[in-house]
Amino acid sequence: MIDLEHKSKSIAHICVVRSCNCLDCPSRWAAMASTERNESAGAGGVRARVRAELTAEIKAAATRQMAESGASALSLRAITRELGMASSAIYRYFASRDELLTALIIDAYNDVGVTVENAAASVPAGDRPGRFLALAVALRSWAIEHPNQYALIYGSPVPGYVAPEDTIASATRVPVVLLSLLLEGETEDSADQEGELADALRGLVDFTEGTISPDALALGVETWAELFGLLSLELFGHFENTVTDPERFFIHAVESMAARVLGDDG
Amino acid sequence: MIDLEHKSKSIAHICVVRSCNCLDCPSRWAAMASTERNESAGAGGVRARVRAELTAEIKAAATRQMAESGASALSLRAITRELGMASSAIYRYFASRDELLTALIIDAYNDVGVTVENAAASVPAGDRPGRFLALAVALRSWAIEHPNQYALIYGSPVPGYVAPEDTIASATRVPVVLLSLLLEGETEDSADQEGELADALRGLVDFTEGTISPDALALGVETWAELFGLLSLELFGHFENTVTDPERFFIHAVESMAARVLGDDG
DNA sequence: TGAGAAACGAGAGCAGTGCTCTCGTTTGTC
DNA sequence: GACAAACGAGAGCACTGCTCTCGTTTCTCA
Repeated sequence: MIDLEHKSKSIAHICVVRSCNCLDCPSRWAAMASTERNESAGAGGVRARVRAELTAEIKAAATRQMAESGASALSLRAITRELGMASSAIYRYFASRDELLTALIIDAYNDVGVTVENAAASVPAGDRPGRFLALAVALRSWAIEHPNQYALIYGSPVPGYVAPEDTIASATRVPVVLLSLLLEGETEDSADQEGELADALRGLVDFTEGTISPDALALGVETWAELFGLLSLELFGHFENTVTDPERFFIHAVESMAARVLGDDG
Repeated sequence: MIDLEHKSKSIAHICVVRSCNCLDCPSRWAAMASTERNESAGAGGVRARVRAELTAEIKAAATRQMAESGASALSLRAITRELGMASSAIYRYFASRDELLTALIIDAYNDVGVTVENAAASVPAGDRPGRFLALAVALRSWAIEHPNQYALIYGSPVPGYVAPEDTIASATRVPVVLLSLLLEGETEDSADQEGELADALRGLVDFTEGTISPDALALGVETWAELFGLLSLELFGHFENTVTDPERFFIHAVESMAARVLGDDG
């Protein structure tokens, strides 16, 4: 597996692979390890280990249940039944249904994140359209294999639910891969940070520390939007009787996006 | 208000305005009047009238409640409380929660449908980029004013819920406006209906009776996807800390799409 | 006009949910 | 070994969608 190279100077903090060792990234990656979050109470004790195991079992049962019936049909009582414990016991591990859902959301973000990272890294760095295609196809495959998890993170948020800080680091993995790929070679020492477009994309402009032109960033966000628009329309049933072969059309659209954003050259 | 002209020959059955009187459209529009669906029992009787009124009141209360707490928090019992009736009485009007939801979905599709149709029709037919911009801005405004209704129809479908036939006619209104606008003047007497792309878009190719090239159709679907991708990313919170001014960026993206799909000319 | 049928509203009830509280037990720590 | 924290189990609360029954109202048709 070939790592995406780390352009610490040209694209600040946009590090695609976990092995990146620039200043800011380690903390970001560390924050993503949601699985290890519940193991903090008691270091190496027996109790801590069985707690971690049960926490994982609960999440596994929840994931299984969600894959069958969707996120909003997820029932804490059904999980406790499956695990043979009292219905009240689950609250020792997750304070509420929302907290379990948040853990599942983080896991889903990380799952699709590593999938996309690996797909991009499996194509030589020089072949940008190839990487883009691999990335997009991997994203779609993941979405189709995990429709309910896709809906959980990219569909309508459950009412009243506000994503906690914990999720944002994991949530950025896919767009970061996408942007870092699309913007390779598009960087400047000091891009124009003024203007309407730069204002509209202020968050992104600051994130990239002004090394990328607002126009290039805008193209990247547009691509991001079309990618998820295609997937959402397909997965949520809006291609019925219209786009008869979504896979073939998806590849066509991805190639068209690649030509538009990356240019026609390899 | 200026009607979009009806190109019965060039774009078969893609009629943008309700006043269209081609062969196939009247039945389509008729099927969209979900409001009148429950009035069929008893023509002009008193009972039928109060039934229609109560049905409308239930839907109004449901819409109000959904606007506050989202679709999955919608409670039949809360509606009956608000209306001062027994909890069981609501089942005389809607056989299940899903049936109420379906009615709300149809209404939402029609609501956004007329909004977009009117916006497109408010710009002279010759100004295609202007129409596209008006259409897109109206679509976004509607989405922002009705976020929960947007999520209801374009977000993740509720688990186990399958859209009944009733919804598809209403659901096609927005894409039909979009496609008919994008494809004006792009028609041919007999476009190539073969090839991979035509196969992938078989449903659309058949719908347009082969008068539009698969390439043009693909561009239209891509635009559709980017439009809804932009809105979904924004409304579902994925632009947080990234696209700081979503409205401004949306307009930029729409103009970029218009230039790409409609060409740079007016 | 009056009888029968259909539609209706209200209430009780069932099975399910998220969540809380209490109580006795187990485990870890000083 | 004492004490506290963590834990599992159970009962219980308020809520949900939905069903069934029963008495009343309304419509229809002879």
